[in-house]
Amino acid sequence: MAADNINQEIRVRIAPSPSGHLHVGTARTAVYNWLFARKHGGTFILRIEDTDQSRSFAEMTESIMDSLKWLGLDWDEGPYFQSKRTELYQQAADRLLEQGRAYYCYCMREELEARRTEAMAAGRNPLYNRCCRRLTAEQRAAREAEGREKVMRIAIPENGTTTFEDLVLGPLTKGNDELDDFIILRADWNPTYNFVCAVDDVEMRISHVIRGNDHVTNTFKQVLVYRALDATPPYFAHLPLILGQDKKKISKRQGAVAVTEYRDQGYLPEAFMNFLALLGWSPGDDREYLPRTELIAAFGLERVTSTNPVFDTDKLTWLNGQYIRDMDDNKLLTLLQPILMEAGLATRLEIETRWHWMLKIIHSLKERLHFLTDIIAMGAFYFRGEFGYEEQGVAKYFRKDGTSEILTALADEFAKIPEERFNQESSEQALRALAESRGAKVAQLIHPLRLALTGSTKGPGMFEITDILGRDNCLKRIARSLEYIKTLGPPE
RNA sequence: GUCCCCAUCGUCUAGCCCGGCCUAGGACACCGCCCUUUCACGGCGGCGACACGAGUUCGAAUCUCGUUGGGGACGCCA
Repeated sequence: MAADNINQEIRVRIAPSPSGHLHVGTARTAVYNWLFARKHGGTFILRIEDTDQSRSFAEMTESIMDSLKWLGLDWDEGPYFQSKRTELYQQAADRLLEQGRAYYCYCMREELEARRTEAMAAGRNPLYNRCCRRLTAEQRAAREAEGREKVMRIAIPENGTTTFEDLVLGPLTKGNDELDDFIILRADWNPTYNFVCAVDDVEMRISHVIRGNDHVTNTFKQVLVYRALDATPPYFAHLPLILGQDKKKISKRQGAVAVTEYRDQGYLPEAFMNFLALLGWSPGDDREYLPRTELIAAFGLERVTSTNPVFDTDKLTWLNGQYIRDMDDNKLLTLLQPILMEAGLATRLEIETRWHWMLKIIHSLKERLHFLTDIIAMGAFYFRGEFGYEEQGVAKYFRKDGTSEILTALADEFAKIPEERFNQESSEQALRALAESRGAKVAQLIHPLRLALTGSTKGPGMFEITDILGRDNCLKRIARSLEYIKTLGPPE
């Protein structure tokens, strides 16, 4: 099978419906479409599927576009709004009606619903019985005279089969007796999804329809619309569905499902995109970390998997850490700035005027961050001296005999260093010299010092901390810890 | 219920189309060791899978059938 057909102009689209924020499943679909377009120099189109007025919200369109932009999925055409193209659909529907390829249906909703339920209960496929397709002109006139509500249905061939070639699943066929005359125009004369989707794909000259697996049954219906329209169907590629931890189609129940939520959790768009790309596709070699350009170069529909992947946050988090570590310090700080400001750790002015100092902080924490937001918990001590001391650390280091003496001696040594000469090297030298003179291991000084300076037993290298804090802050914090130690009972 | 799709470590996957190179490879997670002032990073190692049953074949993760399991679709939603 011709997988990536590049003998024609490549035009793909992402067609979200603005009923909610951008869903991770839709985002994944968008990533695949975008990669495919970029790989082949094609066109990536954004089309908003808002034919259902009651479920479409303008603010969701905004949110969806924000999320796409955040992911770096820039579109070349659109957004097109289906709600603004109703004329096109109605013209197409009228044409089908004239050609006898569509007809009016006067069946009532309740009636249809009842038949459907009954059929399913009886173990039959709940298809429309086509009663209105066989209406005589008189019967039709009678119903019109009654003023009955009507919809328009497509008249599909009653015999034969409908087939399409799927680039992921292979050729798929379905007997037309398993399909029915579905509604194309609602009672309010708004067109339905399967109809507009096909009409638009024809009109927009879409070459490849890349979308979720949950659309395979729709595809048969849409192929029928293409035929009715005398149009050639595009290539289809149905992606496996992303499953939640419970192995069900991922939904709100199992946690975050909107791209915005992941953004707010501190995930990087590059990492998120990389992760999404790997959900149902692999480059064929051992690479897992594939930045945008590598993704584009490696991408191909022929390597799309057919098994449904589970959305595994652990791997996403790992990837996020990789991207954070590889990021330029300045860029990282730029991204961290709003987070620091919002957490109240630093003001814009402080960050901008002490940029170099901030860079040191970022650098010291960089390889420890999994999320951008980790900076808050991990870096707070750099900005604030009024922290509590970690309980286990207190037990282990502060309640030990001689700790006060050690810290006092250390403070004395630090105090001897002029503030402007106090840095990583000089502070380390001072501590090491003190340790040696006391016949102690440096670790014996470092552990209590770390606790005194940061409140924690873990964190960046000791002398990165002393350097960043500066002499006076170190002295203040040591003094504060000594006060604290006094309040502790005698060591046991 | 009916129809469709899928089936390799806990998870993402390579291998499958063109059977032998597979004592099934990589990654995440987990565990251990190393590095080391802690944590993290990094390095090394460990744990861990071809759903089951038939068949075809000298030989099957790879081909066929069945079973089981999972997923999806059956709307005047998209």
